[in-house]
Amino acid sequence: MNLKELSSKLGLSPTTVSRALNGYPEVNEATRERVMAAAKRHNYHPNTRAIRLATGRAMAVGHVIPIATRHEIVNPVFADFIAGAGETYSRNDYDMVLSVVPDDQEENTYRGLKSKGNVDGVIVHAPKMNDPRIALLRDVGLPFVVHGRATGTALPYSWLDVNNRRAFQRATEFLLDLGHLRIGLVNGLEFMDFAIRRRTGYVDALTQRGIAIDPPLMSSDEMTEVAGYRAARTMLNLSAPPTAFLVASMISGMGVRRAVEERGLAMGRDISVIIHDDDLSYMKNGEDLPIFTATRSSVREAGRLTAEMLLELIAHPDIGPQNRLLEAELIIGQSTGPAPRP
Amino acid sequence: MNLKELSSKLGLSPTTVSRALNGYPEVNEATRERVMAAAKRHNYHPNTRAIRLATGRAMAVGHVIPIATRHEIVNPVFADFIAGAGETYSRNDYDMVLSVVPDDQEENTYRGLKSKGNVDGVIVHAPKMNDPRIALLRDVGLPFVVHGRATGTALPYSWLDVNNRRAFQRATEFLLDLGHLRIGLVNGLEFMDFAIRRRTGYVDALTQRGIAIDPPLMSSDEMTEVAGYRAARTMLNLSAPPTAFLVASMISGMGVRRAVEERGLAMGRDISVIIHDDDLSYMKNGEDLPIFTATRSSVREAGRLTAEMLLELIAHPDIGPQNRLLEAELIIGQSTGPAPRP
DNA sequence: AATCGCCTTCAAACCGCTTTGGATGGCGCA
DNA sequence: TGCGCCATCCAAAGCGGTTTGAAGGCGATT
Repeated sequence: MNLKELSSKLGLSPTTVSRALNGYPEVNEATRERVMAAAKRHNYHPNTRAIRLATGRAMAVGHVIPIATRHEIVNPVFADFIAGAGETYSRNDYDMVLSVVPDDQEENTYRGLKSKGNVDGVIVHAPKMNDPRIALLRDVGLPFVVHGRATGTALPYSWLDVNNRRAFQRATEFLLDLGHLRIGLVNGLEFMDFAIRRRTGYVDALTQRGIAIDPPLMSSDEMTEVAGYRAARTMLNLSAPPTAFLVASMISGMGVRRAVEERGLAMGRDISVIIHDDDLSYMKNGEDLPIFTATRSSVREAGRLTAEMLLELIAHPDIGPQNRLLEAELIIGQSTGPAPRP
Repeated sequence: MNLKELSSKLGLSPTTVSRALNGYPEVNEATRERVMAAAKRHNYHPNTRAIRLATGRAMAVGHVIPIATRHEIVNPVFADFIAGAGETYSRNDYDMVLSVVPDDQEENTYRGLKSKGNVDGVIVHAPKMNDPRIALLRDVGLPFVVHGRATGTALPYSWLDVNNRRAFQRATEFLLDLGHLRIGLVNGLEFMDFAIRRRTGYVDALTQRGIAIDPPLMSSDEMTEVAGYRAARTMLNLSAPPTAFLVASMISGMGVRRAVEERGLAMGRDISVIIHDDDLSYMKNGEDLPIFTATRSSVREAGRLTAEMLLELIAHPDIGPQNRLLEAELIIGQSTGPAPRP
């Protein structure tokens, strides 16, 4: 059942039927109702492909997922972010199209998405320092919103981010207030923007309290269980081991816990641990009482909001760059306590 | 730059240019090369929306992700599966469109996808027992492949699955061979098809060795860290606690480990644990030597293969249902050992 | 009665490609 | 020389909608 069939069945022109269904004013209300009823009765759904060609809009948003050719980590945060963004798209009748491409193909992919007209805009994931994608997308002329920010980028652009610096600064202060003086940082890869900011927060807090930065207490690696374990184990083996850890993610945190317990230490008593909790649905930080003390910010909510921002940008291309900074909350769990007396 | 412009620039008809670019035989090789060169020079990319309308194909595959209105768990396995499937789509110039919808909208979503022509086929995730989606999709006439199977479905349909029953049967036998007689099953939700099959494998192995099934040693819940912890703790509190656990996932396994260590027991010595390892990129089971003994099967590879199967089905609608059963391998890690003598 | 203007409706162009059904011209062959 | 065939190219008709420009009908105005 297509428009032509439906309109001839109704004894109307396709023009009128189309207008009736799309809520245009220049159609008699009685006619509109007749059309609506017939559309429902015949289960008429306009063909998306035709709409897209006719309107010149793709009614779709792209997410490009680069697969690193070296270490093929699929960001675990990704699923929840996508779920959040997807909710927004569904509500607004947009499609979400995912492109999984080798990372050396990312630029081509963006250009292709634009020139082939597959999408009306894109969301940029996991920005790095001086991320080239921002200039690229600006150049290409594809509306975009960055989930995160890219330190070093001069051009204005739209982004939504968590205040990572502040979150880790507060967390560090919290540990300092508990009397911890040697705090190990188990960070993500520090070419990632969020990791840079978290480190800055950590360093700032220590510096403000006049505590010297000790490089062996700062590690940076993939946010996996194994990497977290390894980093924590290495630090615990130092002659002056840390009494607390500040950890980049829930998953890294499980690795840290493994290292701590393997050593016969008790988390929350011998060693304090604070993680950043993305509030992943499959990786809840405990139930009523959190396992880990954590800086928490829902990445799913971030997905919803980022997508909304992008749709706004697509609808009003002239509003200019939008920005939004979310604050993480500090959740007190069982993994922190006063520094043990030496 | 569109086809008309390009063709007039070349002094050729759109027909010929289109044919030249699409490799049709009725065009002079010299002409073809001239066209190809011009297309590259002017950076011509045919408009996807137009191609789709003209050919009647969407060149896209749908993945419907139902968001349970009650417990909003985003399947953690999902990201890797998607990454795998996405690789296949990219290679074949297909788009992957994700629909995140409330689970009571799933049926409507499939019908809409078909009638609006957004996709050429779909992949069905997380099949349940007697899954209604199979009959629905057959009825709707949308090509589909199920990742997993649906016990209780009489109709033939295409699927790709891991031999879950066999994997858990072997794992159970492995534990029995180590002398474990009381083995706790920390299963996923048992309305999920894979969980049913795993349980069957577990039960079969015990039964064949003449060991009675003890219901308190079988649990079924969401595959989260917390649920795993809770299940293991409950079983360890039994008057006759298990000496080994068979666990549905890496994440549940971390919870089990927490419960084990909280009790002052050592994994691999006091308690043996076998998990199922989906080989998630962000959740590797250790590095050279695995943390957990595991039944392993890459869900990412499953994504690749399932997508290939679907594209095959779309290209040749008449080949009929395709099936493929993958075997999981048993990986020996540090988490298993002989049953402690009573 | 003629004109104006509004409310409805419609025919046709258009979006940018594919594909059908010719046309054209050169060449081999009788 | 004439004919048929093949290689090559093209005009035009879709695909299924949206949108522009125009027109018919009718009450109100003059």
